[in-house]
Amino acid sequence: MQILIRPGDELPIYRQIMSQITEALAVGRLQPGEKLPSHRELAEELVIAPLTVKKAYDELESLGFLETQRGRGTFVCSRLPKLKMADQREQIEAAARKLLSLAYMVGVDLGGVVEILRKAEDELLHGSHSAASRAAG
Amino acid sequence: MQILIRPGDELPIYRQIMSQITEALAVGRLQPGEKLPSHRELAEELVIAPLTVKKAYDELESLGFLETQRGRGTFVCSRLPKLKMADQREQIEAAARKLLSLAYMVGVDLGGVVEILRKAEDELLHGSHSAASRAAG
Amino acid sequence: MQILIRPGDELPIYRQIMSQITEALAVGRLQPGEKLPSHRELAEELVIAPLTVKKAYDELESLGFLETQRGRGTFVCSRLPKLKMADQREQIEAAARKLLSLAYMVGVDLGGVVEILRKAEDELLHGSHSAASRAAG
Amino acid sequence: MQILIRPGDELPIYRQIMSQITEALAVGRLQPGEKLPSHRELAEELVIAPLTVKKAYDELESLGFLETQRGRGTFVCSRLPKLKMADQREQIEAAARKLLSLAYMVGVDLGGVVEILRKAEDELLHGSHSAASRAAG
DNA sequence: GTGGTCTAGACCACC
DNA sequence: GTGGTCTAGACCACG
Repeated sequence: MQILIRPGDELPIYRQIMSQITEALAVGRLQPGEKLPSHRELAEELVIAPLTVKKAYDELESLGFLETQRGRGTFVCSRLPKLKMADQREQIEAAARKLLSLAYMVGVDLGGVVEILRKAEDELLHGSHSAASRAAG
Repeated sequence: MQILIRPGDELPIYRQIMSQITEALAVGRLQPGEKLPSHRELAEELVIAPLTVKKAYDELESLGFLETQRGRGTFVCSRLPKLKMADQREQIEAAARKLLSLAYMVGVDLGGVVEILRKAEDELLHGSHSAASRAAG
Repeated sequence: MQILIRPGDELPIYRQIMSQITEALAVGRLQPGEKLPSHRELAEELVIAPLTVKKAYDELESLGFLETQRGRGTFVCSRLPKLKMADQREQIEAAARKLLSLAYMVGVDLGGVVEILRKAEDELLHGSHSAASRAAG
Repeated sequence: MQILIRPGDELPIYRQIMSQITEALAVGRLQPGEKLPSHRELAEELVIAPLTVKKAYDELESLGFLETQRGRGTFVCSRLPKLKMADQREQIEAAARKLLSLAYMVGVDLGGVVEILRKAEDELLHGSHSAASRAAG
């Protein structure tokens, strides 16, 4: 469960945990049915308050990504949820706009962006070359 | 100025304003030296408190995008700031990772993502076909 | 925190707070990593509006002197920022010119100025012999 | 009347004018009895509003540095005023503290500060090697 | 408890 | 007219 926390970050800690878990899910580094560390365990590992990890787990559970089995632990759901179509489109478009704006501001064109995406894909799929940057999502 | 506010959004109002202004800058819809509406004016137009717009302007000023001249108004900086190379890379890579993760989760592959980017580019450059979604960035 | 506010001063209150904090930093009275009082607490102590203290903290944060952690508080950055060399020189030279001009106007020569500096140094390092004058910087 | 205006500066324009005139007075570049350009003239030269120059002149007049003779123009007073002792001390001490804090923050000690003062003195007395930096005071 | 955001009002300084 | 500062309140999110 390689998770990296940046305490002072703009993104709240529990959100950092959530987005890193969903990234791992999207990419297949976490498999359906797989068991996660207990929130206390993970909290100790990350040196943060247990409640904070629990909040991340709870949110992910209410979104349908995780499920907890009393006394056994927390697991990745076997059937991952599909977001509502409207939300999907909107979120992806927003992310696309943001990426484009950033690129434009540095003078990178669409071709360059695609190049960057290729590298990011490679990184996401085959391990974490730059662990530090993983907390940024 | 064509800014669209979504009151209940997760992103705070002043952030929505900031990101829409920086998007406009990146894309050239706002030109260096151009005068922005006064924060009071824009606040009235958006039906929000003047201080909220002012906060957005202030942040953009401290980031080097805008500059204010007492008694005259707020303007786009003539020389836009260059981010430090490290920050640039990290920000763009984070945005790329986020876009990819979202796409993966919906079963869209890199080709599909590029398609989405093309549409987003078109939207950013020429008018606002889906004005509502522009506030999400 | 020993901060002294002069309500009617030409320098705005939040600026008075900022300059007294940066002075404390320069001189070592505030150490890297140290926790500052919450903006509400300090506001109550100084008998001013909480937002006013917050503005001072916010500015110092965007300048890289302080960092805040949601729910935990505001802290002195562990690594204080280095100004760009050009800015450094210019700021120091401007301060030197101002000091000299003031001295000249009163008929104090360089020797006298050095004498004044010695006293100021002593004051900054060890207690606040003239607390009232400390708000002027 | 070499005056340099920095439009976006934190210091209001009329204050920039005032401080550059008083600096010139302190250093002797402007002599008692000397005639200043009319506020309209100077305004045109500096490309700013005449009212702004007038305000600077008015303030300096009410402080006793300048005097206007109806129909003849504005002149440096023959007997320059002495500030009140309390104000003097306070202003000079504040300037000293500010200079010291800046120096400390860059790792310059009292010896280095004296060195800087020597250079500044030389510059002030013998013409303006760096005209740009003169607007900072 | 902490900081983060927003409101509605006020008064001032500047140009 | 512009921006700059300050107040007194409110509600939310975070740890």
